[in-house]
Formats: sequence, structure tokens, C-alpha cells
Amino acid sequence: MTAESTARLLRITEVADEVGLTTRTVRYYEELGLLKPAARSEGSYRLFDEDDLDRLRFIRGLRDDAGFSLAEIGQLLEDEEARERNRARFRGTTDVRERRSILEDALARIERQAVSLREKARRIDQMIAEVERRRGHLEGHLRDLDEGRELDHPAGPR
Amino acid sequence: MTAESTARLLRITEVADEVGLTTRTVRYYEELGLLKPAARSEGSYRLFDEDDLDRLRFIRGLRDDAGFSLAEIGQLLEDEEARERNRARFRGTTDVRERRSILEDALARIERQAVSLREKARRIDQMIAEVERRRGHLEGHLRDLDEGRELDHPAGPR
DNA sequence: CATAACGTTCACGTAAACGGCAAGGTTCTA
DNA sequence: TAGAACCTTGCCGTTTACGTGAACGTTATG
Repeated sequence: MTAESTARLLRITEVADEVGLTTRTVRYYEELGLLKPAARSEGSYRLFDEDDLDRLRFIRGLRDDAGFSLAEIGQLLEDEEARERNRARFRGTTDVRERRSILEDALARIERQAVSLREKARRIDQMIAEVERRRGHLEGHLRDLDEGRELDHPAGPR
Repeated sequence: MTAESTARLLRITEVADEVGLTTRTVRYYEELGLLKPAARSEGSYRLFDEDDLDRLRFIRGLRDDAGFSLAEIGQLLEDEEARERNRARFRGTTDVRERRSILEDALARIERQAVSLREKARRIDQMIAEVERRRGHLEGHLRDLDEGRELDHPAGPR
């Protein structure tokens, strides 16, 4: 047994079921360069590892939860080839300085992802504030009614 | 001069420029029932008031910031006809109980909007936490390198 | 009052994000 | 070792969210 872990590799249907996508979608994401299966079988079946699953779940989150387009997700995840190359380089070297630079690259990518997500969160918080504002306005209106005021402006609900 | 305010009504290009959409998009949103211009001119030009602008800005926020589909936005805003009817009813009555019920309807809609947005915000926060976790992992890795450890597992960046 | 600038309603075109075959190769299991 | 149950790569179809005219009516302006 090599240094590799004994983790099982999954086929596309298992993967799709696991992360809640269709096989078509998983292939489409590969076509777009959003991921690259860990390996291919003898007969060229796609084989996925746990890392691929994480990545697909992350993509799904960015799509469904954060509402990013696949193009934006591609930007966020950056060129999969580059990532692949980095991992190979990392494994292929013991030079500390090189490993450091590879890790710092990865760190920079993660930072950009965090910035994008925080920006998104901020904008949604603003929208929540706006909706709360309207709610407060309506509630004030209701209180006026209950207290028998409402002699003046013919405004109405928004 | 009637009880109506003297607020100017805008034509479609002014509106589109103001809120950052195209005229085509504004017409499309009307076609989908997401809004209904305040009035039409003699020659059937669409005329929008300040309320319409607010609504369009809100729609744009839901689309761009929150990442909702137009179908979801339609659900959130609910049938524009119903809203229109409510406003007419509100103006058409002085009955306090009726006005109360209309306001409570509007309040319920706002509440549902707030719930949807908070749900969205929560999911994005989770994604941020996930990304922070990965960042922490990478940073730990970097510290290990700097301190001359890293004798063990041949992991690499995620 | 001519005419430029803007608006209207069809109607067809398009990019994104998949769905759904078809035709054929691969893996597992009895 | 024969199926059944997977998988592969095309390739065309569909929905969403608009873009882009065409053909024609409306408004503002010198």
C-alpha cells in the first residue's frame, strides 16, 4: 500500500446523489472548468474523491445560497488547472520556500472568496434593513389607526 | 389642484437610467407582473411615479444582491394586482377595521420578505464560516512550515 | 408644422444552465 | 459469459432573462 489514503473513489451518479446535483450538471461543470475529477477508470469512467465532493458542495452553495452565476463561480474558484498544477508542485517539492509560496497563493484565493462573500452578505443586510424600515413604517401606521388618529394624509400601504 | 401630490411622472428611459436597467427590462418586468406603471399618457406612454422607482430598485436588489430569480421575486412581491386592489380599497374606505386589515395584509407580506432575506443571509454567513475555516487551516499549515515542522502528512493546499 | 427624439407592440435572436435522447463502450453479478 | 446497469461523448431541445430590430404612433422643439 502506498502513501495514498485508501479512500474510495466514487462514480458520477453516487457523487450527484450525494451533493444533490444531476450527472448532467456535474459533467457540465467539468466542461466549464469548475472542477476536474480526481481520476478516470480504465474504461474512462469519471472517478471522484472527497475533495471533489467538497468542491461540488461549495459550488452548489455559491450557486443556490449566494446566488452567484457559474461565470462568477469560475472567477472565485479560479482556473482549476492552476490549482491542479499547484497541488502537483506542492507534492513534487520539499523546498520550504516553494511550498510557502504555493500555500500563500492558495491563501490569497481564499481571501478573495471571503471578500466576495462578505460583500454579498453586506448587501443583503442592507436589503433587510430596508425591509425592516418599511415594516416599521407600516406598524406605525397601524398604531395610528388603533389610537384613533389618522385624520391627515391619505397615504396608504406601500 | 387636487389632494394628489405634484410629483412628476417619469417616462421609461428616465426610469431605466435612474435605477440602472434597460427599457426592455422594465417592460419585461411589467410583462411578468412584477410591477405596473402608475399611469399611461394620452398616447399610451408608460408613466412611473416614485413608488414605481422604489419597487424597481427593490427588484434589482433582490436580483443582483440577493440572487433571487424573477420567479422568486414574483413570489416575494406577490401578485401586483392584489397590491393594486389593496391600495385602491385603502383609499376608498374610511372604515378603520377595513383599513386595519389591509395594513395587516401588507405587513404580512413584508414579514415574509424579511424572513426570506434573513434565511438567505444566514446561508451566506454559513458559507463565510466555511471559507474562514479553510483559511485557518491554510494559515496553520503555513505556520508549520515557518517553524520547520512538516515532517509528517503529505497533504498540501485544498 | 415639420421633424427629431422618444415611445408603442410584435416578433425573432441569444447566452446561460441545464434536460434528454441516441449510439455505443464498461462493470458488475448471477 | 451474458445481461443488466452503469458510463461515455455527441447533439439537439428548453427555460430564463433579456437584446435587437421592424413598423409604426407620440411629444417636444425650432
